[in-house]
Amino acid sequence: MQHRSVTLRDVAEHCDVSIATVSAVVNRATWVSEETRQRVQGVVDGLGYRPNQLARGLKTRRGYAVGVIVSDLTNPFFTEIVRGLSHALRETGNSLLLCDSDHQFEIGDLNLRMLFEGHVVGVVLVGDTVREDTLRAYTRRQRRVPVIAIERDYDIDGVSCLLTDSEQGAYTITRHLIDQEFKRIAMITGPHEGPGSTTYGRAQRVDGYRRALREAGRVVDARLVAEGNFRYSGGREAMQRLLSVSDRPDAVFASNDMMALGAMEAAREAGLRVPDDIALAGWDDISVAALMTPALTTVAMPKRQLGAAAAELLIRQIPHGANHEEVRQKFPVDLVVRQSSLSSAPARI
Amino acid sequence: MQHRSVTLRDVAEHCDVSIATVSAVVNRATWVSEETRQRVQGVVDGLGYRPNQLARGLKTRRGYAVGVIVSDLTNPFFTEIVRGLSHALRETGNSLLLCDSDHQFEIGDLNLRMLFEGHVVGVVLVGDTVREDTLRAYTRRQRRVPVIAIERDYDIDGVSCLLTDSEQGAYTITRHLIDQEFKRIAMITGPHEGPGSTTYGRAQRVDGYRRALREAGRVVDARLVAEGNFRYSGGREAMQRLLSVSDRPDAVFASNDMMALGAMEAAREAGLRVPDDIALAGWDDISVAALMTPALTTVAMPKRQLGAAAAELLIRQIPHGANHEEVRQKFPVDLVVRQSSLSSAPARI
DNA sequence: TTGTACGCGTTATCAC
DNA sequence: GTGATAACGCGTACAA
Repeated sequence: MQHRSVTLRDVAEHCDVSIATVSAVVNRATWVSEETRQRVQGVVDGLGYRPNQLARGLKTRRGYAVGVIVSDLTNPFFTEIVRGLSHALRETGNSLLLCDSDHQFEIGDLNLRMLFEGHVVGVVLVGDTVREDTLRAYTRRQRRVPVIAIERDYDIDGVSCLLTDSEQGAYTITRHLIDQEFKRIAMITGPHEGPGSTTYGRAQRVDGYRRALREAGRVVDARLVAEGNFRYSGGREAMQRLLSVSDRPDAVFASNDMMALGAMEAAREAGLRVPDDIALAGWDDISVAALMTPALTTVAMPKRQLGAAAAELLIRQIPHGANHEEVRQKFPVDLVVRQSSLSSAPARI
Repeated sequence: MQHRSVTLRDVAEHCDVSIATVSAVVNRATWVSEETRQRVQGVVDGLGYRPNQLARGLKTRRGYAVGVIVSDLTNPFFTEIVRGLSHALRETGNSLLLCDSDHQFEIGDLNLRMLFEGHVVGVVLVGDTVREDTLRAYTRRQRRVPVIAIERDYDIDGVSCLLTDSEQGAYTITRHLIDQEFKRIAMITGPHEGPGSTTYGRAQRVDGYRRALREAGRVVDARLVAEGNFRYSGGREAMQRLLSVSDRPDAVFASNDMMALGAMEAAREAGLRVPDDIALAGWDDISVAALMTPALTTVAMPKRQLGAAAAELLIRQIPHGANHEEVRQKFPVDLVVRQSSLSSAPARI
């Protein structure tokens, strides 16, 4: 026997009012008399009435879930943001539709389509697997769905971007390596094309690295800049290339922690000790960075802040059903110095 | 100007048939003539018609998303299962509604309510934050929604359980420590009450540990069994307690990797080297386990298999719109020996 | 302040 | 084979 759920009509009959009144009570309309409001609310609670989100959505032309697309759920950086988002949205009663695009544009585009077709009430993009053109097409047709991108700088009307000051962070961490008196400081960058290449921080981090070196009067050696893919495998391979350079680097700054971990593995495979033979630094401050041996020096991304800001922005915009409030905010990052970058003969500072 | 999306009616007008026919074509009904089918399909593609999931759901009384509740998204064990699920469901066009219950019963119950109210088409439970009573109440009312639990043994009609052979795994890993000639082998268990306590493996792992010790003719010392909470913090604290025991253990088996990491940190804080002063083993084989120094000996959970099995089971049941197929399957686990458990004076085996 | 009636886009049950 | 048409449960003009 299939349990038919309680509907507006059921409640209306039970307290002898019209469904319009019940609807008004449920949706907190102002025009209901306090007396009937109480009576209706009582029956609502008593019967355990819950509005049918599908029917509601059909009428209002909008769903009840917030869509999120991340490029790699196994990267803790994304997980922590999703977790923050998830908890913030629980408070508002919104669900979270999660998509993992697996670093592929095709999947990212597909995900976006699924989300919009599922009539989400808002979208958060973390990572870089949704192409600008695709996003623009959807936002043009669906102006009522606020879109928030994290660490990606879309130039689209109504799309908010939460960024971090990657240039400054990269400058600071490179500067730190210089202060530790490392002589040949290499960098592992994000990918130059394809997914990840348009991450806001990608180019910025290279810029900061270059600025720090120039400022210290050093030459930027192109052979010391290796391309990665923001993943463990890419970090490992990039490190292998760096180590094969004659006059190999004595310090490496990787554009994210996952690549730094891969680089650390490559260093070990080559029989090098970190940091004694080669220093290492990453970016993101994912939780395991502190647990490694040696613990990883890194740039802490304000993950919780980013997640919270995205949630807040979303929650503020959802009621208006419009992406009026276009925000472009830049968050500061913090250098976290740990073992992996400490020179055995520390500089006098 | 708000873009009104293409509806069945639009398509119907364009090719001069009724909406019923279009609906039939879209839903692959058999009774449409090949000729009209092609004509309609052409217009569908041409106009870019996409069925409105909300309207469809309203009619069919079921949604299009699969709900997932995990107890902690920052634990890679859960992440990897979610990721597998996410990819499997993409193939079928189902979305993934994700909830993080943050190790709290109240939130887990809330999550479950949200999912059922959102008219999910199936539910996957990973971890142990949904109480048996709560789940039973919902499944009784909603028989059409298949529910699959991973590593939790619910005794509820229509709820499938995917388990692992934890007793055997715990026996094997304890046996391994015995073979390494460790003398005082301790264990960090899951919580005895509250969230996590009813994880299928919790008691099983203790049983396996005990059996191995008994079989080796050893006495199970109650002071060497410490309670944790399946999290980093709990592992660290449990280890601190174990180290304060007079005649401290020389090997510790933690019920999951997160606790093993916490225990490793505690050992370090106490100035002990792993594995020289104290050996360590975990459970799950989360990705970082291999990256630690020393790399962590652990029991590999078949995460991908579990995720894939859940997805497959779900996909098989969804079309029938019923949880007829109640499955209770037990997966084997594998011992993965790494540095953290190798005695400096290895046993002759 | 409350009730009536229509429409949201779809599926399903009939007649034809 | 195909086409009307009645639900599905809700929000909301508009009437009362």
